Amino acid sequence: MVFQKRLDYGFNGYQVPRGCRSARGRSSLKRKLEDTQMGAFELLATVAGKLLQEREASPAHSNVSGGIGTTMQATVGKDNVKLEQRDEEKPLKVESCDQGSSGETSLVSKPNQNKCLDEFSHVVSDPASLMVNCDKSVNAEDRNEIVPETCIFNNMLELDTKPPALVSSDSSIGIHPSSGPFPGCRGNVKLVSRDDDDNSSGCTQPSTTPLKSSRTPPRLEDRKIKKVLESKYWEVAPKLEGELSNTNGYIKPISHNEKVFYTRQRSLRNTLKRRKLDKRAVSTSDGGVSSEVISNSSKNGKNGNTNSLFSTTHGGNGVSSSSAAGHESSSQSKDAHVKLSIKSFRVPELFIEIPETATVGSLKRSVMEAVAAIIGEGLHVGVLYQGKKIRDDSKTLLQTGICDDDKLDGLGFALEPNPTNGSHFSPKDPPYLVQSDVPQLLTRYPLSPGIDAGLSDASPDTPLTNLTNCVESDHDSVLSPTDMSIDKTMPDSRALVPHPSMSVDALAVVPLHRKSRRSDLVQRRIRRPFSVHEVEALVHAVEKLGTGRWRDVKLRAFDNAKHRTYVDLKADDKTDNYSVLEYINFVFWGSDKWKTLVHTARISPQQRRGEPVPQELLDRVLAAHAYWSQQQAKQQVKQLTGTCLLLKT
DNA sequence: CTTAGGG
DNA sequence: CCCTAAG
Repeated sequence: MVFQKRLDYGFNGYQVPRGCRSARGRSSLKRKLEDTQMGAFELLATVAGKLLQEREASPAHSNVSGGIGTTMQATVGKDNVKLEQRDEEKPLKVESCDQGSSGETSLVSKPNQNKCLDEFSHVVSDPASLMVNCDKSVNAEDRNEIVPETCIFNNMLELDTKPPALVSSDSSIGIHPSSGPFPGCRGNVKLVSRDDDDNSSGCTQPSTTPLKSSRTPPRLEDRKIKKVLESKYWEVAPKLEGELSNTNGYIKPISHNEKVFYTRQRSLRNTLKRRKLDKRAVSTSDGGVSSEVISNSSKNGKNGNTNSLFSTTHGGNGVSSSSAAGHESSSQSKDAHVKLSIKSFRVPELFIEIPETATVGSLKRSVMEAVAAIIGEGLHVGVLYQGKKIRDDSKTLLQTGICDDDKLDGLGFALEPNPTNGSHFSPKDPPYLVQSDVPQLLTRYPLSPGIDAGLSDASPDTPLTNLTNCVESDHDSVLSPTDMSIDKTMPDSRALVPHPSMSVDALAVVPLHRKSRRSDLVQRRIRRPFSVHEVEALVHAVEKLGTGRWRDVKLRAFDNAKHRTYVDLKADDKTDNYSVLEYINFVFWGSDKWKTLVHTARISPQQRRGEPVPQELLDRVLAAHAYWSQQQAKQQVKQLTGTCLLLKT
């Protein structure tokens, strides 16, 4: 049997909140999304945080986030924000081969197994939270149907805040040979595999969903989104007996009270921009460990598989959907079984780092091992109900109220690190260490506290920690002095670098930051601080030509200096709003000289760094800047009045 | 290719 | 210094 598993994002229909609709916000968002260094997940997570806050502020909105159990839908489309990926995504498929004892996986879409991993780095390093999702591509269609204006943020937020509870599965979803079923799992859930293309009934249909979304044709933008999202998927089609299959599953409602547990995973595929990254890493984004549950009220059998799981969620009102169908079932008592659809589980963060020289084959193996390791480590399922974690395993569903259909939406599951194994998620104790035949040792940077928190505490008690940490962690920095000089972005990188002092042939699979960096191959220009002489020339040229004709300025002042491009000289108005990073950056690199100069001229001498620029020059800078700014303003006024006149006549 | 901005 | 969207 072949499971099509997919690692999915942990988002659900989500529409960009107001605050994110500005042009600036969009372009920035876009940029970030396109930049593999920041995945949609993080971005949205950020937005999500705001959303949540808003929600809290005005309870009236609380129901907007209904539907638990949707697949993410990043609706950032519309307007200028086209989150399309530029390169045709090549479905990076990783499938496990049952032939051979190694359980090696193979990248299907890539013909050359020995290809340099560079090509995939952006894929694996993508931050998208590897949320295992059991949806099928077919459903993708449904997923696009987002009810406009509805902010649905199920997965992350909802889960974290609310939850659900209960999971069961007696089947062995075990991953690698050594791993067994999740501890604590019980119940009448059956684990089954099913065909890939089976579009499924399984995942489809929770009960009556008031959502009309499923009927509405997907909008264009949404498709784009879909594409984007899907582009990040990485298809995994494990054939091995137990590999990743349990990461995520669905419980499909069947006619009798039996649930089928599907597993499907989707993962990162080629992402947005093709980019060379220097490190490759496999990561599940946010260390989060949450899940969603969709209640199914198919007790009366007739609607057993009629509704789409996705549609419920989409509408974002899983709440209503469940309640609608819920009543009748709740009336039946006793032997009634509670039917749940676990839409997805988020797997804990997983990072893999392997040398560039490693083969694709070893990459696959590593990923496999990492997954196996993490699961084998002993994850357990946490049950959340109505926002509370249910710790007492002995309680019956009845007692906890979980059997109440119209409340099933308050049920949630979360994969959590095994309590007895907490240390595995500590920064000091690498969670997953995988041996590999790749002869290079990589050291890892400490896990950021944020990530840590996400891993070790994904409980509902800390709703946003995952998100915020996830985002914030991007700014954490642990840098290597070596890389620092090469790449300024290194600071927030958690990439592993080969550690010379260590030998061994171990391949560390550790939590590291998801972002990968630009390839070393694409080296940045070397830093060439402007000399006082150059500054003088620049100032002189600007005085003459003004700020705006940088090409001319360049020609005049640095005609024979080919390392000075006009871009390096341009001015900037917001010079006094530099962030620390920017400032340091500018000072360090001495670029965009005019921008820097203006800034420098405005700050106190003590704050200046680098080769001191004569005050006289700085004064000229300010003067010239002021003068030309004024000129520009005049120009604009002129133009404006001009157009006004034109309009009048 | 330039310009203009944002990072 | 880098990256890009617009012109």
